[in-house]
This record gives sequence, structure tokens and C-alpha cells, in this order.
Amino acid sequence: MRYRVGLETRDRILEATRELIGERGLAGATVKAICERAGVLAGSFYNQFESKDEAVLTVIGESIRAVEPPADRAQDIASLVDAYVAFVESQEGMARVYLEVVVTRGIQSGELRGRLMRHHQRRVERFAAALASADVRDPVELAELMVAALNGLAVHRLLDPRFDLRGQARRLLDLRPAD
Amino acid sequence: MRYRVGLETRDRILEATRELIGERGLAGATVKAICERAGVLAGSFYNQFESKDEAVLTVIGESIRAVEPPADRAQDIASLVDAYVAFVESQEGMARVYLEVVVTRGIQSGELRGRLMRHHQRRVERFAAALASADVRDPVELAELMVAALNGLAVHRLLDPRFDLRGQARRLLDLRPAD
DNA sequence: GCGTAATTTGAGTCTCCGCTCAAAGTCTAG
DNA sequence: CTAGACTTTGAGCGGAGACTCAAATTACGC
Repeated sequence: MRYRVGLETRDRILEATRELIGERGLAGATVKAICERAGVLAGSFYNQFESKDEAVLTVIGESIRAVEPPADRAQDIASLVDAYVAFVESQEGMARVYLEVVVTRGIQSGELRGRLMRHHQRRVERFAAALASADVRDPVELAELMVAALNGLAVHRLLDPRFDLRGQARRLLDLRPAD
Repeated sequence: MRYRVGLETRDRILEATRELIGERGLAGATVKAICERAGVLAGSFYNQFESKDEAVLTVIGESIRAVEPPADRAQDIASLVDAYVAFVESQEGMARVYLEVVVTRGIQSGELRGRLMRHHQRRVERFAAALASADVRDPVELAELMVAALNGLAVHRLLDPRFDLRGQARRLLDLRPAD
């Protein structure tokens, strides 16, 4: 992985992996399919990556990082919800993987699972912080509820592309605990 | 499939399929694993079922039917939510399949997908009816939101068994649109 | 240019999966 | 008891997927 051709090959493989995950999900991104799309043979793939999981993990890691809002600046709930909606709508493939990993037991890489779980945890914490500064009771519990509900909306959106994710997310935001 | 031994074999196969789906998810319920657990060889399996999908579909169909509340009697939202929680908690394996099918693209049987989708649809309709008779604005939209949110809570519960599904579902129930 | 390190090639291995089938064995109605 | 229908056996097929490797080719610092 030091000559320029090698780095270019690596990039093409990652690009192909990203596309295939988006189009066909995790299961559809086989090494064979990735290699075909990248215009590369299996040997080259394994010259660049230790395993299929390494390539998949790299792609997902990049996606997660790209989506994560800056940690330092506090945000209100509305913009956190908007960010979530934007994530699902702009990176449908990754959103699908996110949910696929959560739901499917015994998914390939435990590391992938751990990484996504941490991402989820951070999201809950952000929501909790936003709710706390809005003086809501039980901010952590409500944050868990909201993030879980948003995941549910995302699931719905994945199975029905006409589903009004943004609208329903706003509706969720308008719900208040009845006293 | 007419002698008693055959029917018993069939039952053992279905039982094994049910258990394996619950323990390892759809992907873990391979024909080999099912046959081992049922104490049967592959040939017997295919003497009873046309395909693996037929066995899986049978098991899931039975589960869905067992969970479906009686259609004639109208119910309020609280008991619908309770029924959903009970479904997820008592039939974790089936709940997992339900979500797995929704999330995973290109899942095996299109029929399985269709069947689960119809089940989902009926649930939304029930919720909408209950909300309508409670004089809520936009009952259909709110029903979609609630069912989607419940699905999200179920996802959370699947990945963290300590998650307080019942409590969070009640909390969801307490949320009201702010005017 | 040269030499070496990096890269590519592509046939091939290994494993797992769903599924088949002919032969042998087991029921059960009459 | 018997004949015909049903069931079990278990080796094995075809295909897909992840991954390997020795030999050939290519890049590029010097």
C-alpha cells in the first residue's frame, strides 16, 4: 500500500463497497461484486485489505464520522432531529446497515456492532443534554425514547420511500409529556 | 404426509425451526441445524416441506396468527400498546424476524415480506381506529407515528434486553400533541 | 537504467448452504 | 398378512462466498 497505483486501487475498492452497500445492503456487497465493480481481481482486494470486514468497516467508519455533529457545540433537540433525518435521507444505505446490524443477531463483525452501538450511545447523550437544557423531566429516559422512536421512523422510511420521515419526526418533536 | 410418524416428524421440524429462529435469527436457522435439532436427516425434511422457506413461512404464519388480536372487537390504544409489548416480550424471536425482514433488502422470500407487511398494515389500522374514537386529530398519521416508534422501541429492546420496553411504551402513550 | 518492493493475475481451495434421489425400511388399511 | 403408500437414509450435487498463493508484471527511488 505504498505505490500510487495501490492507493488508487484501494480507493476504487472502497468506492465500490460504498455503492454496493447502498444499493444492495450488507449481504449484497460480496467480495466478487466489489471486485467486479472496482475493476480488480480478488488477489488485489486482499493485497489492500486483510478481509472483507476490514473494507466494510472502513466504509462504515467514514460514514459515521461524516455524519457525527461537532462534539463541542451544544445543540437543541430540533436540530438534532433534523440531523438524524438528514442522515437517513442522504445516506440511505448506511442507515440500512445501521439498522441491519442492530437487528440481525450474530452479524459478522463484533467490532462493527460495537462501533455502531457507541455511535448510538453518543446520540442518546446528545439528545439527553439538549432535553436537559430545555428543562424536561427525566431527560435521559426521554432521550432514549426519542432516539428509539426515530430509529423506528427510519425503519418505516426504508420500507416505504414515500413515508414522510421529516414530517413525522417533526410531529414526534411536538409531542409533550401530559401532566 | 399421511402416516402418523410423518406428522410427528413434521411437528418436530417446525418446533426446531421455531427454536432456532428465536435463538439465532433467520440466518441461523439453516436446514442442517434444523435437521440436527429435530433428529432428522435432510431427506426427511424435504419429504415434509418443499423448501426451507415453506417451513420458515409456516412457523412465522402461526406466530402472527397467535398474536393477532380478535378483529371484531374495538380496543383502546393502551391495550393495543400492551399487546404489542407482550408480542415482543413473549415472542422475541419472531419480533426479531419481523424487523429483520423489514430492514434487510432482498430478503429471501417475497411472500414472507408481503405477509409481514400486511400484518404491519393491520396494526396501523387498529391504532388509527382507536385514536379516531379518542377524538385525536389526524388519527392515521399519529397511528403511523406510534407504530413506527414502537418498532423502534422493540429494536432497542432486542439489542439491550435490560431496556424497559413496557415503561417506555407507556411513556410514549403519555405523549400528547402540543397545541 | 536497475533493482527491489509493491502490485496484479487468475486459477484454485475450503467451507457452507439448499436441495436431490435411489434404495431400504416402516406403516396401516383391508 | 400383505401390498401399496408413505417415510427415512445418507451420500452427494451444484453453486456461492471468503480467501490464498506463486508467478508475472509494474512502479519508482537511486
